[in-house]
Amino acid sequence: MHHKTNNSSEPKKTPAVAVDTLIFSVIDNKLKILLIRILGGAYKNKWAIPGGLVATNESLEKAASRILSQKAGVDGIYLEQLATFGDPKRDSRGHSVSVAYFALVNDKLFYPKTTEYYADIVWKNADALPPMAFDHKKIIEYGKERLMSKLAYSNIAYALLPKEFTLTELQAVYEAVLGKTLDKRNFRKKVQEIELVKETTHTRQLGANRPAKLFIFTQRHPRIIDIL
Amino acid sequence: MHHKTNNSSEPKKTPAVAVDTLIFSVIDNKLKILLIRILGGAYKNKWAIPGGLVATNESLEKAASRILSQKAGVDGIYLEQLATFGDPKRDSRGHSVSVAYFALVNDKLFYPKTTEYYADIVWKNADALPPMAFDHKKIIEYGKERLMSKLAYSNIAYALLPKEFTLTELQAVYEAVLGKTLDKRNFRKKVQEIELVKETTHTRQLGANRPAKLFIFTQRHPRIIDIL
DNA sequence: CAGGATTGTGTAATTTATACACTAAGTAGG
DNA sequence: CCTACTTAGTGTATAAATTACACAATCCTG
Repeated sequence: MHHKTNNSSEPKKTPAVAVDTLIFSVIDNKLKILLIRILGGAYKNKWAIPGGLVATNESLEKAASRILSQKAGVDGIYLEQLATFGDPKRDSRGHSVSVAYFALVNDKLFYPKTTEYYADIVWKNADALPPMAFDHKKIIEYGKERLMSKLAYSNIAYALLPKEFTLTELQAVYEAVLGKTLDKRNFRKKVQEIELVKETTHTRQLGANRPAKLFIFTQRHPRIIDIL
Repeated sequence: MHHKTNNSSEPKKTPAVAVDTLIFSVIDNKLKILLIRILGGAYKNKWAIPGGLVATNESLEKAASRILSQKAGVDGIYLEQLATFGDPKRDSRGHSVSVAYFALVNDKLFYPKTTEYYADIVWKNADALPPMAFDHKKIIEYGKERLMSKLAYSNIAYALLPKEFTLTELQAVYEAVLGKTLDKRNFRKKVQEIELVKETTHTRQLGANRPAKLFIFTQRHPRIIDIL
């Protein structure tokens, strides 16, 4: 970036900068995405992921956090940059470049609220999305792929689960994201062998059956490993 | 992105949008990066990677291609988006968001030229870079990691090599990028087993020794595979 | 105390990855 | 012409990782 270097032919006007946030959760063993319905303007009542413009002198991460907090009532989640989308026609109202972020949350620890900014805010199944405004379908498809591959070589699944969980729940998260079933014994062997998780002394019993041991992640910070 | 929806508290002014392009090549068995020296302004004579502002109604890829063509005399190379950098302090002259692209080229097929835009344009060793302007050091570090991991699970090495090449040359590219030596027999076994390359009927002889068979990539388009 | 439901566990077979050293083909120089 | 030099080219044995697969343990309920 060497604009303002007084060289000829630098554009004077550049596109607007926005951020959009793609929030995943696994609920009832299904991969879900948090969608909002737009209140007014050209895209009134269309579905989209939460987003908004970046202010000058505001970092992209800060803008994403601010927008989630202001518009979706969501605070303190870990955001990771996904990619940037800049097709001039992506927004019919004028050229904007959107930096997409993605986040993983556990829906039990997370309370999105409908605000004055949106007509609605709801979890939708990732494999049965309504028609989306802007290029948000593209952003979501790209994000789903990223999530699938990151699950396979990192420990980010921790962000989708509560502190303590059963191995059955962990496996269900993997299966929901990857869209395929996994072998129970091999899965359990692996996650313990690589020290992705470790067992606690606690157990949980839900039905009329053997209680399950509860596990925790050995690290709850992003980390590169090899899982599947 | 739902600005201009007449909601309160949308910023009126957003940062400028720039693109920067990180161009890699392997020359003399060393990983190199194409750097420019800035002509004038606050960063006069500092080293940087080529870049410039994006015009409204211009896509990010088009902006990157245009800038490379105008400023570095380089046309028709494959660009892939790397990441976007938006720290308000990354450019002391004002807040700009830079979408970084990265490209791989074979230096024999590629002719960067010093233009009126830059004081200089040269290949520098990736592991011995001069002090860089802006946050370009960060962009380069990030790009090097991306390159290393992509080499291991995709066929992008094709972009670093000419159409026909020897397996010794291919291995040298892998070794330069990964910064470690590889076993000759295992490497050759692998690249043929997974059909990354196939042999031609041609050979090449450089010194007073046995001529080498020439190989080509089975596909010269980006493709996901597992190599190392 | 029998039946139902979910948790939890081990081993053998296959595939993949690694370590490792010599022969083949050509040129150059005596 | 034949020896020495240089780079190309090849196979096998071992170790490690992945896959496939079935039944016993624990708890509650009726």
